[in-house]
Amino acid sequence: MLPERNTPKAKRTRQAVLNAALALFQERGFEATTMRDIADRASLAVGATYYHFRTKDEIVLALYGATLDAAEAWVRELTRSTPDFAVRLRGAIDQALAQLAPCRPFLGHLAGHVFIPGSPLSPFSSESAAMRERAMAIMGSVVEGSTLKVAGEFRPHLQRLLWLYQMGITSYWISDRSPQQRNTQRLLSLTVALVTKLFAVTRVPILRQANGLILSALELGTGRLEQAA
Amino acid sequence: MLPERNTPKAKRTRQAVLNAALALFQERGFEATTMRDIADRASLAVGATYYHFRTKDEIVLALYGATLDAAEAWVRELTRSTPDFAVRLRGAIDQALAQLAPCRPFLGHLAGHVFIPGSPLSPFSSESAAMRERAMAIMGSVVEGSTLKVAGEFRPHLQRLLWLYQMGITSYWISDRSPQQRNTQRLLSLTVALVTKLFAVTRVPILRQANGLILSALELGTGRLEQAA
DNA sequence: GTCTATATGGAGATAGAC
DNA sequence: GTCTATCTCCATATAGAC
Repeated sequence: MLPERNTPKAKRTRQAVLNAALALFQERGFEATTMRDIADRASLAVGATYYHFRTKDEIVLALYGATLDAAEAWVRELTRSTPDFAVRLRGAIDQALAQLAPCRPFLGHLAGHVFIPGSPLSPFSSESAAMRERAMAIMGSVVEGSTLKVAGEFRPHLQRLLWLYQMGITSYWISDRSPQQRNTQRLLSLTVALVTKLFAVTRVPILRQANGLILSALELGTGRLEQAA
Repeated sequence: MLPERNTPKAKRTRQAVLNAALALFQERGFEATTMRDIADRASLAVGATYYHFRTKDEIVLALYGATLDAAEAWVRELTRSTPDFAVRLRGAIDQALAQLAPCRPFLGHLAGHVFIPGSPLSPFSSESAAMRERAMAIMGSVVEGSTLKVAGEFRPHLQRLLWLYQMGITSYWISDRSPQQRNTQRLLSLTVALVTKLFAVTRVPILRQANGLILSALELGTGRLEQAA
């Protein structure tokens, strides 16, 4: 991120750029929108836009950051209203998708690494790392104080696992062409139940022997995704 | 893909472009290599390169296609030499990684959609669809006639599941900075065993009740990834 | 069918005005 | 600190030579 421009004027300009970009992305898609288009709509020169956002990708990242703000607020409400893990998980994902809905048509045309912050393939590590941390923290809130049943050894990995699950659902949703994305809704119903049961099953004594194997694999994975660009 | 240029001259030129591109990608990375660089090294004008490959991405795809040729041949050998599922699976993935090894340094800098052919986020559907089909077919050969134990209902989904597994391992490998990518080797050892056990467990009577749920989810997923760009 | 020369339009960089 | 004008370099397109 750029060295935070926090003067009132800079804030206004940043916001103008973000508004212009969002409107244009929705009207004509990401690729079809040029930096000149964005600058024009925001009544700026191209250079001014680059003064506030180093790249076009960084504009997308900033827009994504705004949806995280909303998601964090929503999840605070949600966790207050119910301790039921399945309800919380479903609610958090539903809200995230609703939030992204206006962007769905052009999200598919973004390069994968832009959409999946923290993907190991992502070229801009530091910016997206912050986004990923925030997204994973949201999943932490979903778990914390919930009714979730799971073998204790798995607790440290839940955030990451649920975040990965959310990524998977979201990329399914992006290319879901069923009316109202009903297939995604059905997939959510099925898999939220499945995930909940799967976690519960880690406590069954006979199956517990496999936990060690799973944990080793998870631990190998930990840090990797963190450190990786 | 372009309407197959199959004259001897075209074949020679295509190959020259591919050789030049591969060498340059390895020397200085994907982004740092310009189409002019590639054309120069192949002693061609830029336009000639575009005559044979519509885009820079298509060159990468063609290079990837060549590794699939090798993988197909290798797996034919492998399946002849052993029916053991775990050995076959491990062998197929090891070979694929060995094949890709010279490209590892720059693969991380490719946009995600270039690397993962058939990713739902991929913008060029038809070309990558063919690659994905081939990659999945290889996993089909691994399963066919092997010692794998799994509930019959899952058979139609094995190709896709194993392909996804391979994609996951590969993206881990791309950003694995441990010496000789030993972490990937350890992850493979753990997860190949895990996957094999997981499949076997689908036949345990008490757990079989969950299979319906899992299958419904898998079936929802089927077709989606296919159809999706 | 194969290829060269040249053109176009966009992302991002920069010099300096205010 | 904020922004304008202008520049460079690249992917990709195209007209037409051979």
